[in-house]
Amino acid sequence: MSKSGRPRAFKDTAVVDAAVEVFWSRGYEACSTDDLCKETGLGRGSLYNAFGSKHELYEQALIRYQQLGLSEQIDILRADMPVKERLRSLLEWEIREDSAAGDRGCLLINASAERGKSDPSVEKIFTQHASQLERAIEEAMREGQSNGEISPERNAQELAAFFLSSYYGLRVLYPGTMNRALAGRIIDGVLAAVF
Amino acid sequence: MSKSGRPRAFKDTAVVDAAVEVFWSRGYEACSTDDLCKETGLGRGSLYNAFGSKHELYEQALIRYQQLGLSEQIDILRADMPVKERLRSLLEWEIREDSAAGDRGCLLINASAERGKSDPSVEKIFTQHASQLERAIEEAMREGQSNGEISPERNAQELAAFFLSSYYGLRVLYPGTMNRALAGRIIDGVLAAVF
DNA sequence: CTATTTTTGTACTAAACGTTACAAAATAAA
DNA sequence: TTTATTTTGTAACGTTTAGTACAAAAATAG
Repeated sequence: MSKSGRPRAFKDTAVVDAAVEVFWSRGYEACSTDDLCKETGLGRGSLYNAFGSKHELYEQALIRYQQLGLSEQIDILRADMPVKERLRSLLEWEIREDSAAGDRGCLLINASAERGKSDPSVEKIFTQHASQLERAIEEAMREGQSNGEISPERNAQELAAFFLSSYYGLRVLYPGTMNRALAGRIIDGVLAAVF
Repeated sequence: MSKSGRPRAFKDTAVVDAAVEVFWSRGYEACSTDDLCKETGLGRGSLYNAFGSKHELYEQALIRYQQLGLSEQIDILRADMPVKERLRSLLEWEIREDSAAGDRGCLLINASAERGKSDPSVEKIFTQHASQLERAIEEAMREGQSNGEISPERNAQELAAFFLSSYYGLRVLYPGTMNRALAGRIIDGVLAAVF
């Protein structure tokens, strides 16, 4: 069938992974197609042939970042441990991941802040990510209520929404201020507010 | 003394206000000096003569935004009403302000997300803003404890940090998703978690 | 082998970028 | 009125931008 022609000298996923790094470090506007070529190792010909445009590569990068990150976070929320430990793990995971990744914050939040209003695809991916995370948190809250960790009097939807918001706030405040003490206060404060 | 020469045909603060609008709508990198000239009404000569560079005007815009916004928020936190109403007011003020300003989120958060890592002046203003807000929130929490609204058993610093984080999360999630129902859940959830 | 198809690297394009140069205009001081 | 000083608008500056053109390279199909 369609298998003739010169074969590609790269794996698409590896290129998208490299693009994630570039967009994460510099944002969309501040990174040039030259930067993309250098960091991915592709020439302009290959890059445009395979991905069409800077913006299409950006979309693929956001989607890849979303998939990888979301599954990690959901795994933590479903882990086999007390719900309180899961929530603490998620908050601490954020600090650890962010530090390990160079304190660049969350690529999706950065993208939403930079381009949310002018780029519908950014808004779409960001919204999906937030709502999937919200649902996973709500599940955990309900589990906490049914196993006695969390008062069943409280509204699980509200608990999930407020935890989600605190989590996003942490993901902005920690990389923005690099203040570990503040991050610690936030984590302790959030957990004290749920349990 | 130094009063000779052709007088300026504009007020500096009005120009900075216009620059706030431009940077808020488009971000730093995506807005050109041409955009700035058009929206401020200045020619390139005047703009560079008065402000030096795009980046210096950006700094002034961030500082102006910070001053105006912070004083509004602190006024709400010190208003003559129950602390619970003040905190609710602050959260609802955010929704109202954001909608009125075109759902562009908070300029400082956007700036931190776009340029926090590459622009020290952004990080500095963002950090100052967050810590001043944190202190004002903590004051309100202590007042709530001393007037019986909030349990004195709870740690005021942690309460303030977690409220701050939720607030910042709301300021990212609401403009990013435009989901009013989610915003409502966050507001109710946060207040239920404090009181 | 030849023909076909796809990828690759390089050279290029046209537009946009931030900034500067500079002369004309407008004021105060002498 | 002249001189000094500052602002203003315009015309450039050199660089960088996202994207294209195209021929050489490398594979399959017949």
